[in-house]
Amino acid sequence: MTQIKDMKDIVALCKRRGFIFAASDIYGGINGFWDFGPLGTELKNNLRDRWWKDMVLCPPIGPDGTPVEIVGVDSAIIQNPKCWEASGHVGGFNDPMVDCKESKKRYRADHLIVYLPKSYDPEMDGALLFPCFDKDETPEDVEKRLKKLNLRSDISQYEVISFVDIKTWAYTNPNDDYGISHPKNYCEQYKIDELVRIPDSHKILRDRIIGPDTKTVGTLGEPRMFNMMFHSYAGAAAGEENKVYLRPETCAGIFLNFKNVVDSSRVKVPFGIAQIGKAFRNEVTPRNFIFRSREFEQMELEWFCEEKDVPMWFDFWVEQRKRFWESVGVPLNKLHFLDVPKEELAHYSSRTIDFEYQFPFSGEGYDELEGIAHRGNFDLTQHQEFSKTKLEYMDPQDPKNRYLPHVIEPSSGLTRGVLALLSEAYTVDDSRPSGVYMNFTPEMAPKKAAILPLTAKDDHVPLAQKLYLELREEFVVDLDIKQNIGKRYARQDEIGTPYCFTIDNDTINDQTVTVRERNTMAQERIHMDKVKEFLHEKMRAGASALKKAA
RNA sequence: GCGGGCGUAGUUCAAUGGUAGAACGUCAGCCUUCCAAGCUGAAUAUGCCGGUUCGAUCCCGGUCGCCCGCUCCA
Repeated sequence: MTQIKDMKDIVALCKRRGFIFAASDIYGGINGFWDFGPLGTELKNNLRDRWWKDMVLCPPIGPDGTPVEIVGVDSAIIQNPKCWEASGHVGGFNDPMVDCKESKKRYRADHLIVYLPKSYDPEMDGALLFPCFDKDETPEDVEKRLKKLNLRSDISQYEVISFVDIKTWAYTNPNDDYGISHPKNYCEQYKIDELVRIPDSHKILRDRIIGPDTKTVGTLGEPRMFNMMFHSYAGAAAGEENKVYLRPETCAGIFLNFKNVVDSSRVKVPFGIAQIGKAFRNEVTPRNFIFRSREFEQMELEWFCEEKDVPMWFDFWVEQRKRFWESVGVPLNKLHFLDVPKEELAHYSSRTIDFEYQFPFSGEGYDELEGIAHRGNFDLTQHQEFSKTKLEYMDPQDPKNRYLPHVIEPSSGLTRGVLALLSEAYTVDDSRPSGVYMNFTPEMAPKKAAILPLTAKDDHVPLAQKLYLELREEFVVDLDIKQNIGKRYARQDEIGTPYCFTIDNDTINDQTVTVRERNTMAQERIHMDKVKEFLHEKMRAGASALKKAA
């Protein structure tokens, strides 16, 4: 039977059962932000804790047969703003964009160039027009289009100016011999004395520009800055001098503490530093539930190693990360491993592999869940330069050998991981009363078990309470007394509780309870004293499957 | 941010220029010895702001949010 998983249904279930709510729901929500409810919080914590355990508490066995060395940090969300200049985010995340009313396209304003005729001849040029092109356009294509637009087709007769500089140019060079020639003519034509007197002179110029994909003038709007980074002001006075940024990724905090960790933690290359935390991006279009939100959580490892060992460690981490996702309930056959093509790699990366999952909204495609990148020693180099602090690592065997280690970065989205777990677990089953159940692994399930007295009368309730109090010391469990047993099973199915322990009359006589398994709905009886052990064994199943694969 | 579609209980849907109904869910009670049974009862909705109108959930504008496409992206 083909299961149709609809994102809408998953979102509805998440709200109905308390996994995830729209942030500020009672105020009508706020785009790009989500709140985790009681069950969502448990689920997220389970995934987070498991990652931390696999990375920091019980890191994997390395190629040499001994466990690799990884330590954790938890850095501030706000750091010295210079840090984001070093990382390239202040430059790279602030792109001026411009929209075209006609072609409905959006362009990077700094990628557009405007062609200005070096001299204006009313006979030849007619109305003064400034055709605009993408900077990567070939001269041949430019000339072709100029001809089509009935303009001079000889490129040498034009000056070229960046679209973003038009405002500056119009205001600052009004009397420039070269700069004024066009606007001056334009002004004469419209009986305007001086360009500088017109408050919106740049706008008038802009009104004569022909967008890259149109034939008409004035369809390009004002360029606007897209600040991908959220900012705030540290201190009471709000001014540029104390402007700070909310981190757009967690990894910077690791690099900033590289030296502190090396100096304080007796780690030796190769080693890793791990961090889990919130990051913030002012996404243009938050979409697809919690997949692209403006506040999200990342789990990142920076693995520091010698350059010569990069290929070995890269493969090692790809393998480890595959096992991780498999063991938390995302089968490898649901993942797509994309060796990012050279031309799409970040400038500092020589190799990146994206783990992509087919989310319900992905259609035939896949969307990124985790990325493993070789970042070279770009980050440490940058921070060393910008901070003027030596970050070189000293080889303990050879104190003369100082170097900036290379980095392999397995970076996964915790928020996206939760969405993958939800999507993967959501299982339509018309044969059962709930119509759907959440097939979480026992380890990831927000509730490990429910304790259900078969009836709310007689002696079932006290026995159930006793079992509940015992179990809750070690597991997240529910005690549910009210309503008929079928309703309660159904409710547990919908929240993905793998086991229900039911107390009935036999329990009073022989201290056995029925275990009802979520996926099969099969039942067996076990002794009350064995329940803890039973659950422990099931919880370990994920971890042992991981070991088996190793 | 642009274009298109949409906004009614917790969920899924009805209805109307004269103040809203259902199903399921939730809660309470009865019943009940294993899968949302049955019976009784209860609570809960026209996203928000403004305009037109005697009167707006319905028409108009704005705003917020959701979905699709563009763009962007962990």
